[in-house]
Amino acid sequence: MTAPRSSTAQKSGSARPVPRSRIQKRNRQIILEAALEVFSTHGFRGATLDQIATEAGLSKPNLLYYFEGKEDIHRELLTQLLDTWLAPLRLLDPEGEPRTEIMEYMRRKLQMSRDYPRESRLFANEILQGAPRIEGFIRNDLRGQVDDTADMLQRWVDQGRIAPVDPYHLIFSIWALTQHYADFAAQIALIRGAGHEPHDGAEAFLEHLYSRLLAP
Amino acid sequence: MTAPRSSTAQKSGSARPVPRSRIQKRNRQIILEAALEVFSTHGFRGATLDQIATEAGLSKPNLLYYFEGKEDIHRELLTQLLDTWLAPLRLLDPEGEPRTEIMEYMRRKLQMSRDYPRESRLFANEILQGAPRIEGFIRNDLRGQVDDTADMLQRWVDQGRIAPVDPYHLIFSIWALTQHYADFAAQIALIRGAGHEPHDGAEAFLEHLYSRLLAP
DNA sequence: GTCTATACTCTGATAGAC
DNA sequence: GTCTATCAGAGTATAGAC
Repeated sequence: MTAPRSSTAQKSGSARPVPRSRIQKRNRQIILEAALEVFSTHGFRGATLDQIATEAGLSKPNLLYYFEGKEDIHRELLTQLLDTWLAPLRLLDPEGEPRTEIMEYMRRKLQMSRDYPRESRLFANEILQGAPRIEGFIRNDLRGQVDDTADMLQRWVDQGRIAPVDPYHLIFSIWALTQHYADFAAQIALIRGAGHEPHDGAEAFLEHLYSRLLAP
Repeated sequence: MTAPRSSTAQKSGSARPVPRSRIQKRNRQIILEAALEVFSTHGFRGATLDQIATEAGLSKPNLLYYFEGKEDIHRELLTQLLDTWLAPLRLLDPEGEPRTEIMEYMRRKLQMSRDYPRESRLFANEILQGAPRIEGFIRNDLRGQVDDTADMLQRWVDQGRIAPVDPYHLIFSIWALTQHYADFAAQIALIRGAGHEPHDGAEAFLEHLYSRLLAP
């Protein structure tokens, strides 16, 4: 209730006008859901508005009534994603028990890759292309968080509370191992066959791996 | 010198006619090199013939003098790549010392991701998109190799020569960890800054990780 | 708010001169 | 073998009726 809703000045300034009605919010959400499906599998250029419109059950011009263009839809998806992306890193508690904290971070990342595989692939697509649209985020937001986390991990190493490991590579390894099950799910499914989900057994394996690695 | 070069029957049969002259081979190679650069960063749809032509220093129609079309260039790149992709797996020796064999497989994969990062990203792009063009290869060639390797690893586990681990996840973990340094190089570079190469320290870390994991 | 029709740009591919 | 010119189709975006 901080901003007056009846104001006619919604277009002033450089910020995007906020959607107002309930139906607008709902349709934007439907479009974003469809766009996530399409962008995450085909990449930005590979995706077409036709595909997104069909997936959303709307007409192409109707999409462009809710968003300024293809780029706008994509940017909105990425923005939402990056918020979520930093969250697990922030949950690491410097006061907690080191191995428990790292293990829970790993589990949260694995769960994200299981519950939100499309978001993971959307992110992977961006990085593969050289991170043109999220370079700023990585350099300014992610990097700082990673540096802080690495410092914390190094302190734990120095205190002898976990085995000596390079903290950056430890973080990268968690990203690589957890995201792999989402990003390369197609390959895993083809190799393991129809009987398995890509993530089957992953948690047990990763727990085993990291408890072996981190035991002082 | 096994095939007569003067034959006029080069177009017979369903196989692609083999390029003959030295300059043809050379130009095809130049085009493939340029195409690898472009396809690996932008994906199949994101890449344009214009980009590839510029990168190769040739005109667009000249590209299409050497290849039948965009798909043809891409297919040729993938075919070459997949050959290389299976090689390290085949080098695993069932008669060798288990931990040495696995460690060397990991090192070979890491070296491939360092020496051929574009090939790794080309492959990653295909898998991210659901492996539409290499489904057959994965199902028919890669899967069999992986099953055989997993059997071998399981025997080593049963004999107590390596610690008990799920052999499929062990293989996946090596893929994930080694390819990550090529596929996510842009992210790693932005986080670690200009002073580091993405692969710096990776080998030491992975050796440490796998010797801890596999010690019986 | 939603649709049909359409404008305009980009891109893969071809024709044909040299 | 290589180039300029150009076509045909796909794809983003807009106009305007309803």
